[in-house]
Amino acid sequence: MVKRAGSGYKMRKRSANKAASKAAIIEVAIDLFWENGYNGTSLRDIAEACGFEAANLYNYFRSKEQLLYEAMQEELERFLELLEPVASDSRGAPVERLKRIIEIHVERMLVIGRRYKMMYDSEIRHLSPVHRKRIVALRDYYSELLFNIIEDGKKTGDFAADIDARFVVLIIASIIMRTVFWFSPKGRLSPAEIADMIYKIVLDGIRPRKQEVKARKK
Amino acid sequence: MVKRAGSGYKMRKRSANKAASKAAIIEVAIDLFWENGYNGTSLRDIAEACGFEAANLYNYFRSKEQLLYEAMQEELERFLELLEPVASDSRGAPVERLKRIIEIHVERMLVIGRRYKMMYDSEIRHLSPVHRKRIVALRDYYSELLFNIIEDGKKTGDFAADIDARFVVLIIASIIMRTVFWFSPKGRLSPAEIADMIYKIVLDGIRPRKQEVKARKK
Amino acid sequence: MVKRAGSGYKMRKRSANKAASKAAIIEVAIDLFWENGYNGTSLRDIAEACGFEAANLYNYFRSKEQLLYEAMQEELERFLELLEPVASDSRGAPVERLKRIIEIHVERMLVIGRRYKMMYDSEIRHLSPVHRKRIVALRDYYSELLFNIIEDGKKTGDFAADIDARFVVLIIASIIMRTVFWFSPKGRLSPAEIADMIYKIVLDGIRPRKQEVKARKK
Amino acid sequence: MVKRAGSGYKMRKRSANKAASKAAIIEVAIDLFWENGYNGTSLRDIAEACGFEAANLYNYFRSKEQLLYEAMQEELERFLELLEPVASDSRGAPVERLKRIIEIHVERMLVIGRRYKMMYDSEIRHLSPVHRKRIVALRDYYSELLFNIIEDGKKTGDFAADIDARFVVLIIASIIMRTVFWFSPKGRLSPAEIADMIYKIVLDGIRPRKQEVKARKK
DNA sequence: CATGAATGAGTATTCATTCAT
DNA sequence: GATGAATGAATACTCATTCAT
Repeated sequence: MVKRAGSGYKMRKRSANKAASKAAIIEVAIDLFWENGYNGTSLRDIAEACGFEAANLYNYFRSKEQLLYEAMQEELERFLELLEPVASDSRGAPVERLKRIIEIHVERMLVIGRRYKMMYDSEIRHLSPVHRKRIVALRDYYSELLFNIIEDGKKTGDFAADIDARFVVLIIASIIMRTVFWFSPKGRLSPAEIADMIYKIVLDGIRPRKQEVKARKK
Repeated sequence: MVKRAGSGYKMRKRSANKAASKAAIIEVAIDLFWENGYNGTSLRDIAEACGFEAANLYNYFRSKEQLLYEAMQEELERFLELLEPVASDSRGAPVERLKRIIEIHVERMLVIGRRYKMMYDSEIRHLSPVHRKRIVALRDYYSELLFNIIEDGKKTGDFAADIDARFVVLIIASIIMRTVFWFSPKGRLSPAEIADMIYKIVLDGIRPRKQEVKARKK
Repeated sequence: MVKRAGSGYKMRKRSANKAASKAAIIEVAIDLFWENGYNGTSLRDIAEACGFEAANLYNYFRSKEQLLYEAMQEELERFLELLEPVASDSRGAPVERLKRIIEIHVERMLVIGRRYKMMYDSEIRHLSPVHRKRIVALRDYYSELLFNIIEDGKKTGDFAADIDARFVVLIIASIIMRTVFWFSPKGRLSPAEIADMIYKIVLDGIRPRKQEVKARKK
Repeated sequence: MVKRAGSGYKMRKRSANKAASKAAIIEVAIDLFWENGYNGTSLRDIAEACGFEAANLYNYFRSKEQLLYEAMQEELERFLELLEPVASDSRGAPVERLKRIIEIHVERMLVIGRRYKMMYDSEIRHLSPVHRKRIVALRDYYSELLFNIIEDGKKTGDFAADIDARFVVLIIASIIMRTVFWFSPKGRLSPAEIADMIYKIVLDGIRPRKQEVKARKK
């Protein structure tokens, strides 16, 4: 009884430690994967950056692939949790919701960072089929959120009725996802400014408007 | 000497053959680099796909890096040759020139294909500093072409005067470069249709226009 | 001190527990060594089969080698204790004593099992020199027991005077030791039947006897 | 034409060299597998014994398992080729054929050597399922040869009608296969003598015969 | 032009073992 | 007793590259 209670506590504490360690390792791994790619990053690289030997990684992850998977998994989930309340608030104006989604996504992409790039690109192929399916499912969920906003806007007349919502989703995601390649924190544009510019171009394009005033009155 | 005299002719012929062989190898390599990445593609993979042994590759390329470099170099140059006449035709209407550029780029990206992706993304890091500089220079030249069109359009009033030309270039390139990830030749959209949709969104955005008719009269 | 006084009793009890645990671990280890060999069995395999972590094994055994040694040692001793009274009963008829020895050995080999195989074969090389010597000594003692029976039989005229006792010992042991490779508990032959068949062939061979009747009158 | 002819010759020569090299490596590997077991023998060990680096082994064998397989395969086939003519000569006297089989087997086992042990024992488990099946098939073929001899002898009256042929096959194989564990080339018994002693015991057992003379007149 | 043999550095992964808790 | 973290050495295997032929 006492013993059980005690070990229960210890279990929890140890688990917490372990979880923290895992998170720290994932953080390091993401940075290296980003910089050198999955194949270009050896477990020794990761271990060295963590301050221990490669063999020790196996006390936390069953394989390199598992490490990649957990890195993607955790980050994507956190990201979707952030987006969801905004995206699915069906009473909000679609234009505003789109704006918010772009803001959040760009912010996440640029400030918190490079983690995302991995998940959309080539590194996905290094996942096992099972893991790949799960990550792709999460990714698709993001598309679904955006898609709904566009469709809502078409109904309310905020967006042109003849646009292809699937296509617009791709366009928006494409633009945002590539910001991570050219964005520099020291550059002239802040994430918020970048988000705003993307939003405006997606909304109105680059052609001069007849009634500029109206377009800005939000 | 007989041998020398003879080999003079043969050399030229052989060189031609060699160049053809090199081109064929590069073709194979690009496909594999695209599918598995630079690190994920071994010289044996490439050689096997070519029908000979890995050692033989060294009769054509000094190193794996050289092969990557030549693959990028050649392709980028061919691509720029295609764009240049359109882009630098300063008498053409900017709107039309932009349309053409997008068409050519999308077409190249999707039909001729996957080769491009490599050059913009992560594989560039595997080039030696010297080679990297040259490839980046070519890449920048593309941006310059697009940039000029946008600036021209701002002067002629075709594009809004307050847009950030640099930014718009990034947006357009981002959209086009990612088509390669989601495009399927069997899908519902042809490259030409995709190019047209990109062009329209970049031009007018997704907001409904007041005078839809006017916008389409081209 | 209280602790000391108390621990006196507890120690004894704990030791008993410990001994029991050790025996249980050895049991598990033997099975795994048999199935996968010494090199093919990791301490983690053993620990997992025991339901705890590998590190815990070191609370019972100084090393993997020690575990192997104790497994062999204990089993061989138990086995020899069984054989000895029969083998060294110098008043019994050699033919009967041989029969009994074969019965016991086959039974032990097949029912209690696979443990023995290890000791005669290749796994011995993984013992330290000191331990190896001790195990080989026990093994040799078995040969000695059998040898004496054969020699006794030659004196009494039960066995042919010109047979090579050393050689016959090897033959008998060889036959019995290999039963473990092909015996199946679900097969058509029981251990007792197998022992009987071995005994008869060793005694009379496969050639038809002139007086079959006489040979069976036991 | 000339070129083809030439390369044909070279091919053959190179193949011959390669085959010779492979055979040499297999020879080395067998010795090491015998001494240290499959798991106990590293590819570095083998390579070192061959005088080159471990990586080079992969120019000859796809994997360690392939090396083990080829070692077993080749040797078993050679062995069976030797046995077959004797075993399947259905006009020869079963007693004589049995004698010859034992002689050949023991000789092969002891003079040419230790190679065999591997194939009958535990190392088989390291083969891939496909390879394992093939080796077991060859092994079973050996049993079949022996089995037929025994059955022939039962028909001709050379062997007791009531013996279990399958069992006798096991006994004979068991005895021979274990010789390799205790045989020493410097020992008092030659392979031929060992074969003869095994033959006699299997034929007549260790009990004194009534008519010793008759049994020896061969 | 092509290849087989060879290699040294590197890869992910496993393992027996230690130690503080 | 038991465990998690850590490690150094080893493992099978891969790879880009060289070189003699």
